[in-house]
Amino acid sequence: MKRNKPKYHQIIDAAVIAIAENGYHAAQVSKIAKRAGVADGTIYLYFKNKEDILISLFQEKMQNFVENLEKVVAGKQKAAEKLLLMLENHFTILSDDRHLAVVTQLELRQSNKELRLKINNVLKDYLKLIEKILSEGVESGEFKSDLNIRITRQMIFGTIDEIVTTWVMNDQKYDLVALAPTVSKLLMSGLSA
Amino acid sequence: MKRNKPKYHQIIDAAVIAIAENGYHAAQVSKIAKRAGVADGTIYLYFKNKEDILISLFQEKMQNFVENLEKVVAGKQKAAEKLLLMLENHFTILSDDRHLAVVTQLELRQSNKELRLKINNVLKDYLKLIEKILSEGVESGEFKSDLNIRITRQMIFGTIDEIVTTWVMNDQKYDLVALAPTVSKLLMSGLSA
Amino acid sequence: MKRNKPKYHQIIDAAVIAIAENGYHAAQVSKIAKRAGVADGTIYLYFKNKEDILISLFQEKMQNFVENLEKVVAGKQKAAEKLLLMLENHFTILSDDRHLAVVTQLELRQSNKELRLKINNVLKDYLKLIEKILSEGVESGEFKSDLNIRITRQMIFGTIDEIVTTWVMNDQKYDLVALAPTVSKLLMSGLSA
Amino acid sequence: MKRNKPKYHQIIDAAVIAIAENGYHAAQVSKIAKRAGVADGTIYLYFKNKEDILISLFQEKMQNFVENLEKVVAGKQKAAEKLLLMLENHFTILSDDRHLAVVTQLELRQSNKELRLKINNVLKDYLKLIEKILSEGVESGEFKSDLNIRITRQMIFGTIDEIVTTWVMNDQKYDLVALAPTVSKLLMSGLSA
DNA sequence: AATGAATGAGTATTCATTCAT
DNA sequence: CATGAATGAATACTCATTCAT
Repeated sequence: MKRNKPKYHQIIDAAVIAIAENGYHAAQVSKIAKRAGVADGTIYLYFKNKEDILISLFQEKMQNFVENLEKVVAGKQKAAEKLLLMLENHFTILSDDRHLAVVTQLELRQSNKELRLKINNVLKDYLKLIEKILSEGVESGEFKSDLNIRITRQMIFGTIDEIVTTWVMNDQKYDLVALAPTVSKLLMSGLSA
Repeated sequence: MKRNKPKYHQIIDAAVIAIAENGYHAAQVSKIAKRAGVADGTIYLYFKNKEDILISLFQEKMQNFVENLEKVVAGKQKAAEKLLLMLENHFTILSDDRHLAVVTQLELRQSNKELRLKINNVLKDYLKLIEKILSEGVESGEFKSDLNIRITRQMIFGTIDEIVTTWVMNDQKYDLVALAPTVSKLLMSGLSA
Repeated sequence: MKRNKPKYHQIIDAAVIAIAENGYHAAQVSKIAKRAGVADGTIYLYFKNKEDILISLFQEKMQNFVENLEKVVAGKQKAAEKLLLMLENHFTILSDDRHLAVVTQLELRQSNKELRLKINNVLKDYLKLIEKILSEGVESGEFKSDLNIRITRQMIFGTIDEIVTTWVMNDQKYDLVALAPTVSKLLMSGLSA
Repeated sequence: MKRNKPKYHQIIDAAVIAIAENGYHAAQVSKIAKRAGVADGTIYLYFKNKEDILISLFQEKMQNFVENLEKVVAGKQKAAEKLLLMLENHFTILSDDRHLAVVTQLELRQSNKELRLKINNVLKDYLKLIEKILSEGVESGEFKSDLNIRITRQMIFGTIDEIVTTWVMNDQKYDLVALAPTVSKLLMSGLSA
């Protein structure tokens, strides 16, 4: 299995940094190889092509993301609490890895439609987790009984994504994690007075 | 003034269709010119370069968007009503122009950081309009008095954007406009039972 | 006759300045037209094409050059004196028109082989004048009786050209005309002690 | 070191022929590559860009030129003899490589001012060699004691250049090398009877 | 005579991928 | 396993010239 060998991760980590520093289009395979300390050709022993590096990168990072999240929310009873933890967790991970934040929020979106569909596929586990929290909240009576799960999930994910992107575009210069309670309350009770 | 001449709009309309059909990167200048019924060189009498076509395209469409919206909400008293109208309006415009929807939600995002900053600049008027509706709602007592305007605006815009993108990614196969009341209620009163 | 109308000369003078200031390749027809105060299309009422402007320019200036020279040397008896006057005259004309010097010594040489052949054709009268002075000098016994006229003419013209070009390349920062006696003596009596 | 690899010279030799046959502007990189038997992209492993091919070409050939010349004149005592050998050598090299003659006398001059400055820089060693011969001749008493070295060098180089260019423009149809003694005598003792 | 909007041919360079060693 | 030299497809933009007004 390729992904257990050290060079696999060397290359993925090199890709994150190369993309964050140079931008999506300027991150040539040769630059990634150089930064990973391998020859250009070696990349192709571990990845099918350049796109495969990017998908693998996203998969690898997102897997940690979701696994981590599942553990965190597992111990909690209330759906509202789970939601807050999810927000905090999401914001924390990206706050802690500035390169990764730039890559996921800005650079990877420059990829073509096809690649973005594959990336969305990787996101599915995360989206399912959101929907699971929502369903549980409805069942427990915490959330509205007529909640449109799909639309609500889109609201939550869209809100998170826009907030993180704005933060990255503003050079990550304020405390993202500190926003979690505000966002959570807003999602829970809406604008209405 | 270039933008009052018919060819200016011919080229922009051709660009929308060419990009929607071929994708951002495959939409060569020569294809756009052919579809617009002009010579390649003529493009450069109206636009500085290829990037300028895209920015102008976005500007042109977004201007209509915001102007239209301002008229629509002008006659309304309640902030909640304005919010709903805004959603309906946004969804309707993109529902009515399938090509434009693909271009704004998917293709234009493949542009580089620099171009995206310019596009964001064009978006500012729209974001200001959202913030204006929110401020008025707070003042009139309709919305929570401690509403974080900036974060709330990010929630609203993020929600709209994610819902439209999901709809486009699903080949626009369901009725987007019909979702407006659901989304509006959700934003107004949140998840909480 | 086109060349008696004012716009003909306006365009030629505009071309000299445009080429001197922008360089041969950056001197677009539209720039020349603008500087001449006429429309692009008007150029083509007076000149067949761009190349024709350049040839006409060279012809026009060179004609003055040779006519002037013929008058100057006409009054002189000695071939040596004629040679010196020719040098002084050549250097003076180019010293007095810095733009023309740049155009003839540097910019016009960037033209293709074909155009350069036509320019050489225009030069023929000048070269004939040199040969005439040489022949007269041989006949009068001033110059060596076995002088190879053709080669000597090449030496004289090559020497003048190289000296002027070096002066232009050095930003015309020394007194070119002052060199004439030195050059004349050198051509007359050679290196040999 | 790139210039020790065979492809470096393959490409330079291909460039000389391609330029001589097609002219400077029509000598596309792809044509040079094809003639050199390499892919277009390979050119860029050995040269920074097209201009770099031309400068390297000139450098490479001129280096041989000067080195060769230095050896030839080293064994000689008299400055006059060195001058004659220099002429013969210069004429012989260009007579022996018709393509190179066309390229250096006609095609390379069509390059822009910037490139020509770089080419002039390469020429400096040759010009220094001429000046060295002149200085030695003055010191030994062979040449005039008040010789203006700089102007004399310009005369010699201008003469050589004009004679070679005329020969190339006349399709190299007479014996260039045979002219060397005539030119040498002319430079040595001038026109004067 | 004069205009100037429109035309459209032409080319250097990059970089993901391969494959002989 | 690893290398890295070699490959070659793909595209925006300029500007001399035309011609309807």
